[in-house]
Amino acid sequence: MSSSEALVMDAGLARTLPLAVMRLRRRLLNERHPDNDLSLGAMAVAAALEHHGDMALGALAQRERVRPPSMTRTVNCLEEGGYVVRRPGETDRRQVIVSLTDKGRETLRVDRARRTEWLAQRLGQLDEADRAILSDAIPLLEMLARA
Amino acid sequence: MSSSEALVMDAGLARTLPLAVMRLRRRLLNERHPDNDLSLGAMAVAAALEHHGDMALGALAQRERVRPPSMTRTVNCLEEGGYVVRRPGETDRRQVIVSLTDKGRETLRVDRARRTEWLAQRLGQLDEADRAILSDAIPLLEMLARA
DNA sequence: TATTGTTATACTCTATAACTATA
DNA sequence: TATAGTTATAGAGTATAACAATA
Repeated sequence: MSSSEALVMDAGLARTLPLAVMRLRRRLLNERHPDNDLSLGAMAVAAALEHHGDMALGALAQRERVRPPSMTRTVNCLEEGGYVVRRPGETDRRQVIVSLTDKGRETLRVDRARRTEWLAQRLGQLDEADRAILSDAIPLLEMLARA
Repeated sequence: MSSSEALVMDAGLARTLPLAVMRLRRRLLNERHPDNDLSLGAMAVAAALEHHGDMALGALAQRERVRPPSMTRTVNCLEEGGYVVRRPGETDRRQVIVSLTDKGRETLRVDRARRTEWLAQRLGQLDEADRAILSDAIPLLEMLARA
């Protein structure tokens, strides 16, 4: 492929990817289960804590690509529900270290099952090749999100 | 792959895809160019009109996966800027048919170039195989959004 | 009556600016 | 001074409920 052909292809991708991402996000939000305790944003934070262990609030904000005041708000919600606890950083007491509680871990497990039920069913209807494409695409989407 | 293995894989996909979509959307929103006339939501509507021709407001709402009042609001913004015009449906005068104006078409062209600049550059740094994965993934994302 | 779209209203998420506590 | 996080406040986007016009 010539460099100018690559540019055209990138232009097509760059035009369609944001719209696809926006539409799919709205679809996923609509599929929210009414019994869920956690919003999708809160679930992302809980999942990050489950995966990476305790994290400073600023690190969570960077990872989720929101500003610190937005993450303060999300962590407030999680803390009020007893899903996380805050403690000051050991070496730097300005930091706020966020930890997932046992209740948070269990709620994450239950809510995640509810929330992904619809999507898992749809994915199950795809053939193996299409699932493989999506599996390969996710790290690329995450990489673009981090770029 | 056994059916239970497929279920596990789907569970992994179903867990990671929503978070990746959410993070990438936030990244894309942050990349907004200050000179853009159109929000990303408004651009999606203008792009749908460019691609499909005139559409009823309800059809636009369905396509973008928002409720009619939300689409009314987006179309109001587009109309106030002179980017679209409304007219009553010919066979059913309850409908509101939305048309892209010449100004809308030109603004879409310019804003799209601005907005996709960052993404196109990132995509250009991927190798051809990764771009192909993303190209293949987009129709799947759209399909999931429509499901 | 049923449907298409609008108006009124409220909620969620996010940001910027100003502030507090610590480094 | 500079940095990590919080508080105060505002804006964007979305939804539900009630309404108007048309079928």
